[in-house]
Amino acid sequence: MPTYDYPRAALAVDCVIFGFDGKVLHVLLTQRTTPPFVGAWALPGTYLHENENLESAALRALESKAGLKNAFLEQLYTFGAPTRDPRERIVSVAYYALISTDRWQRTGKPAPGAAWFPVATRPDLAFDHESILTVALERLRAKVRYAPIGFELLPAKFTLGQLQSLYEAILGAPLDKRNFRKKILATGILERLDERTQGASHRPAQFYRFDSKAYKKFCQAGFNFEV
Amino acid sequence: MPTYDYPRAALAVDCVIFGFDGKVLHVLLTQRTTPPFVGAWALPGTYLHENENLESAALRALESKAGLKNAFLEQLYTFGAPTRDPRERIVSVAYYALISTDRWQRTGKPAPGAAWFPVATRPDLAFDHESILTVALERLRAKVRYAPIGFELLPAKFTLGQLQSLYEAILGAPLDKRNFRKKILATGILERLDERTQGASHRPAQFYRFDSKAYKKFCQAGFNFEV
DNA sequence: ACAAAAGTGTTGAAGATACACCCATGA
DNA sequence: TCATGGGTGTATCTTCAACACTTTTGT
Repeated sequence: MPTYDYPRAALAVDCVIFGFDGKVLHVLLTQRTTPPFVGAWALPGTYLHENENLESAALRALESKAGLKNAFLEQLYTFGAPTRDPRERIVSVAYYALISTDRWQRTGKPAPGAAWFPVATRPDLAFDHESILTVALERLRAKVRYAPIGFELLPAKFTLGQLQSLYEAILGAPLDKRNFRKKILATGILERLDERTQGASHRPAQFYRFDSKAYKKFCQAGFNFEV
Repeated sequence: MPTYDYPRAALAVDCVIFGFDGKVLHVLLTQRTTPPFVGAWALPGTYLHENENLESAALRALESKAGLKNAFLEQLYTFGAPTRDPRERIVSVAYYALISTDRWQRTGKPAPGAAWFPVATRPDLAFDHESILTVALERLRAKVRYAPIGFELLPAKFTLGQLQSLYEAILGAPLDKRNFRKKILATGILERLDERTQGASHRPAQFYRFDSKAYKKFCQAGFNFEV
């Protein structure tokens, strides 16, 4: 058993995992089965292993707690208030992840003890996880305005209507349809596919996909997203 | 001596401290006196104490290593690659700080073993501190565009010329004088003082100060800085 | 008188906003 | 035929970029 000259805080990662069902933004939570906060909902997290990168630990939490692989993942902020965990001092490096709708649907029931909640009607969270979620939401809202991370939440092919609904769900405000289309198409980062939606009782919608090559060019050319 | 079931990484904070001398952006570095990297320059940092907030630790590093108090301080990113320190695993929560010119000058010689370097001609840094500095610079450049953090690097009263030089130093690009003045004055966050520069062999410049009340109003009104 | 930075407006281009109707489909 | 979301263009306003000369001071 390892011994140190001074006390050391434990290190953990916690993940704010966002998903989109086409209408509202969801977050994945796990229900606690051990003290403290038994029965309460919390962000999925895990302790950092020896010789493991922070991001690897977050990916591991994503997979083991939520059954999800290969999500967009980005470090958010590190929470280290001495009493944030009543047991002992645990410093948590928070990450946020975006799960595309198709994977979201395939994992309809994610992992035992975990569940998706609409962000707007989530339950109270254990520890300081409310603060973490708040920071994650701010970051998501800020970032979606200048970087195309929204696409991470949609399936590979999607319609402009879905894309707009996603932006509206994240930003919490309605957007003008014509202006939205104009701007998003003007960037050139969308590729129009030869395929349309089927079976809906209204006019079929064109499918598009995100063109990451064009996006790179677009970034080099000076960037400008501002939806 | 504390003993744990599993090995624990040590936790430290490192600070990227920026200062501005009126012409170029500087960063404060300390020279290492103990292995590893003896003699190399590094970012000032310290281990996290028991029951100490992360931000408090960063403030403590600022004061003990650099002799500076009351700086603007913001968490940057957490660096946790398992081999980033050759001795043992140390996870570092990086902060960046902005020091105003007047304090910068008062501390002309900061603390023994520490020195200011122009960012552009800095020496190579120990550990992964190059990466940390790079991330800090990106953050500073990004943030100065939409938040008035630049004022933290200037004395309480300053001229528009100084402000513009600062922005040019951070962004690394010249700005149009008239447009810069127009935009910055249009925000209303500058208060014009009844005082002008003296003793320079050219026309005296008006002093201004940052009006944080007006800034709050400005933020609520919708924010828009984009220099 | 000259050097050096301060200060000051206008114009044209581009981008943002506001806004209303027809289309294709399934029920 | 009706309900539903998909799809389209223009006119106006605001914002951004480009640009050159006069002013004040110290030497």
